[in-house]
Amino acid sequence: METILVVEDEEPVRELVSVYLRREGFRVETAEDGEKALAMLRSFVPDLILLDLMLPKLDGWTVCKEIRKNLTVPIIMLTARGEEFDRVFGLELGADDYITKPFSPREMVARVKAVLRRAKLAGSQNDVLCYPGLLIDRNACRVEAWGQEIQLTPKEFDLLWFLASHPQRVYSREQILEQVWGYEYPGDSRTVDTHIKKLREKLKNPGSKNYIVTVWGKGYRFGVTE
Amino acid sequence: METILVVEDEEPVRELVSVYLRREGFRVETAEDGEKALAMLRSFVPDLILLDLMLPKLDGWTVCKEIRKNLTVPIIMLTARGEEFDRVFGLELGADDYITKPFSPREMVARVKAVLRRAKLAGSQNDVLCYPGLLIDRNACRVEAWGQEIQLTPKEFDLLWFLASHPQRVYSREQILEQVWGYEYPGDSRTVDTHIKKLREKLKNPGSKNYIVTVWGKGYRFGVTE
DNA sequence: GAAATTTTTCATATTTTGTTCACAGGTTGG
DNA sequence: CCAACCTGTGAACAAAATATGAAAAATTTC
Repeated sequence: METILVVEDEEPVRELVSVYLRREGFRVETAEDGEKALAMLRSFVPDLILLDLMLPKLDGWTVCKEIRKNLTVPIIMLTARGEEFDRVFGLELGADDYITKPFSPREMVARVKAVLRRAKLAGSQNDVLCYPGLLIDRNACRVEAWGQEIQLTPKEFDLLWFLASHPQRVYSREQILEQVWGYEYPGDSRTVDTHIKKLREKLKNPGSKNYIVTVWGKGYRFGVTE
Repeated sequence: METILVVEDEEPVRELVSVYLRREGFRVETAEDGEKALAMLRSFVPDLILLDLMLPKLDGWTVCKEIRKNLTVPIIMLTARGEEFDRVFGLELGADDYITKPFSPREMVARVKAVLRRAKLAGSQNDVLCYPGLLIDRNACRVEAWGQEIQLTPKEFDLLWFLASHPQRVYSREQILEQVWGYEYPGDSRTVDTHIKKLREKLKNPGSKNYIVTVWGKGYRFGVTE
């Protein structure tokens, strides 16, 4: 399910937008100001961001710029009719579309879907995940770590792909088995450990943090933690 | 299929309500007084409760309060026209809606559906909780306090999530054990104290009130107090 | 079908968590 | 102001989860 982050300070607007998006089957998270939005983005990445231009503390421009430093997630700007919105400037900052308030909920939903469709199209072309020092190519089944191509076995590759394509999120061994091995895998869930170990060995680089992090009592997570 | 528990002492009304609800595809269970209802709730949890205000043995108020100690299941109150129903008081007790007798079956069904829809919407809850200076992400199993990521153990995380997702509400140690540890945990309830202590240590911030508040003789509560 | 590779299992060592308990320190109500 | 009753704290101990290494089983390759 796709998740949309709504950044909007006015509670009624936030509610309205959330209700309509949820009705369309999206998962919705909300933040009432820019600081909270940026904080939230440190721990999860939505599929799209609806960003109000006029926000307390940090305005929409700044938030947008900040987001673009790290993420390529699609952003739709919300602007009040009076506010001047320089489309070119907006696009320069990396916004993908904008909606003028007051807007009809149906229009809003339509635009969200359009942007998502566009993003998915662009995204599906490259089955390549790219992280600092790590390149995973699904088409070629190749992995390059710290400039060196490394050889992974099929299971190792599938596991790495699964984790790396859902960064930051924690998965239990059972969930990993289900997703990577297939439904209702009967075997021992400690098998995952072994594969994780081998992956870590192969991805290891002196002086760099490990990409695959153990979350004690919960499972594993892919992501840079510092 | 959704199950509805009807708590009503008058047999004809019980029948009427049941028939109409079943016709709409609900599974219906009935209880003719408050004690029986509470007993039933110990072994199963319906998706909604229709609760008559006027009941033998335990009146509806008491039953409602009792239910709310443990469950967040939606409750619709049934009141006779003459009975004074203080809407505010009812909602304080945690009722989600009320219907005045005599009611049309169609109205009753409509209200049941409306409340269920609302509940489902609310149930697709955020996986990220956000309070001033505190961010809790359930997917990533991460907590950020005052801009710094903090490391929590599994139990600490589960406990914090439970408390933070029911802010302001007081839970006894027993209730916490039941909710966070699992039903009928056999051990010492003072274990909770230890975990609370560790949480407070980790969440502590000079100059800020503690999020986890002790309610003397009752238990603990999550909330900003000032 | 044998060799090589990959995957799984399992026992052990290691690390991290969870629980208990005793005592100190507060709070309440008579 | 005292007795009874809660809660906070720290440390010892128990329990649980993970890392590891090696060997067995399964699969693929030649």
